[in-house]
Amino acid sequence: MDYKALAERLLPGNYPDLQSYEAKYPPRDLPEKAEVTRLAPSPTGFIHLGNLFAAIANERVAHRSGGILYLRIEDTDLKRKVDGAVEAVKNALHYFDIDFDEGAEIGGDETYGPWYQRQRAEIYRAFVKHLIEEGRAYPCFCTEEELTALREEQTAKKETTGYYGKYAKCRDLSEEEIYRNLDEGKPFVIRLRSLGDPSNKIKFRDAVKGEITVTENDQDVVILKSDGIPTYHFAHAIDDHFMRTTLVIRGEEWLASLPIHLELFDALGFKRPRYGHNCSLMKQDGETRRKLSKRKDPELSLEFYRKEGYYARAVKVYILTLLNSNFEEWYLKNPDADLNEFPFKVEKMSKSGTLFDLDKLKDISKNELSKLSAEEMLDFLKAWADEYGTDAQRGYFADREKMLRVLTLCMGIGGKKRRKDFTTASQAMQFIEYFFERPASYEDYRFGAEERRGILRDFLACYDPADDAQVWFSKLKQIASAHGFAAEMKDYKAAPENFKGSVSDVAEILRIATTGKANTPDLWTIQQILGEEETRARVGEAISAQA
RNA sequence: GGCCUUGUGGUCAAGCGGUUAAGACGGCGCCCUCUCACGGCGCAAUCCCGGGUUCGAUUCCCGGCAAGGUCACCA
Repeated sequence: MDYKALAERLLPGNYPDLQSYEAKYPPRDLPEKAEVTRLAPSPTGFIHLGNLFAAIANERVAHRSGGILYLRIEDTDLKRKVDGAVEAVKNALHYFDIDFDEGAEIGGDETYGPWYQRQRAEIYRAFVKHLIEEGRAYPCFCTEEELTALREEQTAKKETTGYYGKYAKCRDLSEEEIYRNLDEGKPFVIRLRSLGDPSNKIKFRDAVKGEITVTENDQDVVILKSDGIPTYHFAHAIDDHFMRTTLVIRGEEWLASLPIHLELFDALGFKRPRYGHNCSLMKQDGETRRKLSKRKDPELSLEFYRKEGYYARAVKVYILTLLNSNFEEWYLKNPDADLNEFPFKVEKMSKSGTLFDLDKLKDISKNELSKLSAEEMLDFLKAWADEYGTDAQRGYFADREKMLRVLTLCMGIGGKKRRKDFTTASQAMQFIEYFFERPASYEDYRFGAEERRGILRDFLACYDPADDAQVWFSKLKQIASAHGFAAEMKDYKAAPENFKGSVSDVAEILRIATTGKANTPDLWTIQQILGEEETRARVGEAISAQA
């Protein structure tokens, strides 16, 4: 068969000499150990936790080694295109401190672009044409129905599904048949003529999994779709070669198509990049666990963390602990270090699927948040409220000084005795709500209404905002005694039957009256911040509210 | 079903021929304490199973089993 003529018929026109591409995209001039890695999302704009996983790994590897991280957009499937997706991706990643050196809409070195695969159609076609000329690729006229029928037949026979060997109908079409189909104007795709044999097992060194066994590919995969656009597999081979990627860190789900990629690189005569397949994030679902799913699990979406008001660094720290098992230990020793100083290693990446542990994330969040200064915390909360908060919550920040006092005095933020009450900005806002709004309701009161009213009246009678904490508390003790409550906790613990309760119960009544909540930071401090007028008003309100 | 990957406490995991089998989260208990939180101390809980190899296997080999992934003109 005259492959040259066939190639010309299939992909007419003059394409640049293949060597010219090598010259156009020369090997990068980088230090010896430098790694070139990439993120290659499809333009759906949806970046999820799994993506972030791979993203952090790729970013760390590139930048720790003095290499390059670039952004390529895999837009070969039109159905996946969403407007504004690239900006969304960049923003989402920037939030986690991941920035690109070059790539789509980055404005870095453009030597290795274009970064949108649709704009690279010529390169792909030039190489497809070459493969046809060599007899390594051929046109396939099978319809979707035929392929479905084939799959069903194979399934029924319990044979491997797919387009291969004797099932590859168009693989050995005669010249005559091909041209007849072409003359009839039948749509076609271009398939790779695979030379592989699945009974051959190849040893392969994966950067994260180590030594693995790969079965040779024998599928005549589609490399060019009927619209003239390559499939992912083919674009991957071309792009990662000419963009001079040295290491591809991607999700484990790609392991299954590794044989295809290996054959493609070989067929094209390209040096293979190194690959590292990272494990996927799992979620417990009843008895079993499964991959986190976009539809079922809101926590997969990065947007979820922004809305809840998770601190970006906390999410990053959590992912780092999953990514490199020795990170946690390192971080314990260097709690204030720049995360980028951690010696990240691909080889240390986890091999097995990890269950997403929200409790762990929460713990990390509390710790990260507790490290902030009051000013930083205020800025963080305000930024969150501006975007996701209620009008009332935004209003809290009108009095910046008061907010700062709330944060420093009550939350201990920036000080030695820091509290760790909340994991997110949204929780924090709810937590400090009572400083800015009067209680809408009171948590479960104990003791009789008459008793409570008496205690609150006594408080009002002796309340003096000039009192320091000691004096204030000693007054509470006096009230306790007067009402048959133990003034000293020791006395109460020794013989609870002698008292109605203790001074802690008196404090609780006053606390609920002031804040609506049974559990808050130091009450004296809270009343100081509220001021005399507001404190009296609230206690008064509580007295009349008690039927 | 074929192929591939993975299997250490509830979770993330260190260890990789001889260990009292680290640590962190969570759980439980105690202390501190006007509540909560913080902090401190402590407890319970693990090497998937069966064969080998070996003086000795969590560690090496083989075989099961289980879980996950994947089998598109989607990436």
